[in-house]
Amino acid sequence: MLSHAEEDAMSTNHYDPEREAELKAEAEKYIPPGYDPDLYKIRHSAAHIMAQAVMERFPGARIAIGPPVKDGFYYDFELPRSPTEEDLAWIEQRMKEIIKGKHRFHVREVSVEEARELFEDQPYKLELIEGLAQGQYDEYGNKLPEDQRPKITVYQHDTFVDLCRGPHVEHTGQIKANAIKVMRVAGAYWRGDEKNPMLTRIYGTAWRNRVELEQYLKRLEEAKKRDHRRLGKDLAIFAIEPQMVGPGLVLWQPNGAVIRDQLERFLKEEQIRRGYQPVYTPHIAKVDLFKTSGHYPYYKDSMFPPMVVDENEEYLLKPMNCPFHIMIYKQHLRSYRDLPIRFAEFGTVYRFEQSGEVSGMTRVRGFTQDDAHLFCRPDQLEDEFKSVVELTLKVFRSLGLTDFRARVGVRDPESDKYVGSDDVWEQATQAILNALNDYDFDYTVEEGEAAFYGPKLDFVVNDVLGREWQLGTVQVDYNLPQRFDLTYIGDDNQPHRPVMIHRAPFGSMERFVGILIEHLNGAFPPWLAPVQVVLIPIADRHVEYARSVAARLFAQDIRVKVDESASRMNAKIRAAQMQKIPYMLIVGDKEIEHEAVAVRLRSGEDLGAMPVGEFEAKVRQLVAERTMDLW
RNA sequence: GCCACCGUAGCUCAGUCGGUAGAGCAGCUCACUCGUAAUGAGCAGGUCGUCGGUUCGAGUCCGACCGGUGGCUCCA
Repeated sequence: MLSHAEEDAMSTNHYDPEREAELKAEAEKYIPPGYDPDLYKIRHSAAHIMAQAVMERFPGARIAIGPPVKDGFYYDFELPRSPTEEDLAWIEQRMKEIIKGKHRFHVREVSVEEARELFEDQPYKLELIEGLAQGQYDEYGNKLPEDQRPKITVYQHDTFVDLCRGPHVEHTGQIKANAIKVMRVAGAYWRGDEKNPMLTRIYGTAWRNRVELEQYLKRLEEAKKRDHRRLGKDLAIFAIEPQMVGPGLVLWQPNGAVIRDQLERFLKEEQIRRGYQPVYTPHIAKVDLFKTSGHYPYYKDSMFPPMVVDENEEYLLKPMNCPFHIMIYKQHLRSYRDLPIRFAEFGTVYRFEQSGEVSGMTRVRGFTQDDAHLFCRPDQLEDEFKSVVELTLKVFRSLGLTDFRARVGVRDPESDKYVGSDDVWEQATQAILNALNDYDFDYTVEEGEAAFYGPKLDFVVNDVLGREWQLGTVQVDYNLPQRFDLTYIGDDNQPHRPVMIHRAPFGSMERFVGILIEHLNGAFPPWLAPVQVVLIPIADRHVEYARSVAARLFAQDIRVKVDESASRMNAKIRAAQMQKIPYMLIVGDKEIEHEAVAVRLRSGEDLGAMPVGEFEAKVRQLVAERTMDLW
């Protein structure tokens, strides 16, 4: 093993500790806001160490990039073959050895020429160097602002030299060998473009110490238990039969149907109050409808193939509801006095998602949007938009989903997949941004996240595995009214073009319920719980009384069951707990005597005996209020 | 669609060297009649994802396909 002095000497021909300190200090600015600086450096350095180990295991491997990510890091390689479990174990072991060598990380600035020379066998690095040389891209291939010309720096530890902007730990010994783990391999396209070759991405994780690593692994285990696919099965909420029914096609079991129905009722009430009119439309329509809307040419690939009735008659499963609602709008001549018109429908749509993408309830091929389309005059747009945002916020908050992210999706200027003129897009985007000024939640503006007909405001929530899902969405659309030639007659007796808002507070019932399952860990509030109350008779002689109490509650629209199984009381309680039923009513001799029930909450709290009427009134009240509270 | 891994009872999983499939839970039956998270005994339950190949013989080895999981790309 080399001494530090020897490494220092070897690392560069002109080792300059002062310059190095400067560069390292400068590199600190690359730590993203909100990312723990220590962990960032540990993970970034661990990525280099892993790359060294991989190069030793696969001599001649090509290296791409290796940044820290949430909870860990990865490095992308082009390898002669796919790594096996043994390879990964070897790499992890070797990483631990390198760490124990306490090799120092050295940095120096190099010229473009020297960088090209250093990485002459590394085509991906050369590509990055060219980007740096032109001053347009940083070493991760991200575009840089005009005024920012990057330095080219290389970091070295032990035998491994990498084009890298840093920052890193001082020496490998600052990483704990028992706090790192090689996690898994995945494919990833070079620079995220599917036209490029697919590289092998190796994910790893690194923490400050062993305890933190263990806590992280524990957290992953816990997350799996909360996974809506797991809970959806355990709690009989939904099912998917890929072989018989099809991938991404959801079967709502009775429990799931209760949850969905309650959510739908909630939203319908809110919508009626806000002047929405329910409509119903078919699941299929002629191709012509989607040609007019613009779906057909742009999104043909993500629709199920057409049903051909005969040569001139083809039908498509609808991927969206809007064209149908537009056709309803067109049934009459509309006056400016009629607007806004708001058509609402829980409309089921079908989209042929890529096979690698369907997942549980969150990414499916058939789903029901809580859709509505608002047709309004331009002067009404802002108020309508805000009213929709407020409805969405109300829906989220009343379900405890406060941890959302707001995203304004605008066009990707380099893509041609959008319909409509530039100024119309600009107009729509401004309308959204203006309206948002009045709210206190933060939002980000992201290119390429728009709908094909207009920009949108999305409410994005994480699942238990940290993946983001778009739930509620509000979209401003000047394009479809034009394509369908929608008009209303203004006070000047002339036809005018209405503006449309597409909106879905839940997004889709499938995805929303999937995410809700995870957020609530399957423990639904009383108003949503598939079974609200279970009667637990202590012995067989108490069954009859339990039934009579159940009948009384049932008559008050409370969803109630009697556990008449031959199990002991403790087993019945356990079963009810595992089904996350909010209320367990234990009835024995004492309760029968006093027309009472002994109330146990899902939380484990024992409220003792109370008159049936008292319990009934309390539950009815909690359900009517649609509160998250158990008692 | 691409890369990797995976597919055995309703669920979670075991199955050695290729010799003809097993446990726990759930279910059913019986006994027990119990006071706040698992009573006991018995019974039943499988075309080992599908198709093909190798072999005297395949859950096990090989191939194709279908599907799932994690990523990537995509996402109206």
